[in-house]
Amino acid sequence: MKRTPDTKPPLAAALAAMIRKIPRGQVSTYGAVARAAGYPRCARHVSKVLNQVPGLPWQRVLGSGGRISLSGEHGLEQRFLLEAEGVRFKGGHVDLGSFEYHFPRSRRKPSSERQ
DNA sequence: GATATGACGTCAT
DNA sequence: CATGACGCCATAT
Repeated sequence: MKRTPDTKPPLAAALAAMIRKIPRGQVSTYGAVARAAGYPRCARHVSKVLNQVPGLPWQRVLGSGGRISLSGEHGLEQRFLLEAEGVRFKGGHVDLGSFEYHFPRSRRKPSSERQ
């Protein structure tokens, strides 16, 4: 057969899937999401996905250190939404140590050969 | 194929 | 802590 016209590369789907897993009241970061999805160097693409795919908990994705990357009204909106779901800000950023969501570890191989 | 872009990350100053 | 430079990498033109 000709070839699958990959209209939707796994990248966007994988990132979106990870973003959807972030529970209410918790947050993650662009880099962490990218890594969890299996694309450690694609932090920038996370933002693209947040813009493309509607319905994602976009407000739960922050920059490194728990800082909001959006600027202006958008940034305020993000902070507002997060605080509304229980995420507290401290010194202009979120304390990741307390609110970061840790994605479950991918299992390379079932119990046989761990390493 | 080349260039520009982006809600990034890290390091140096 | 603020700023600047550079690296990264899929998309869009």
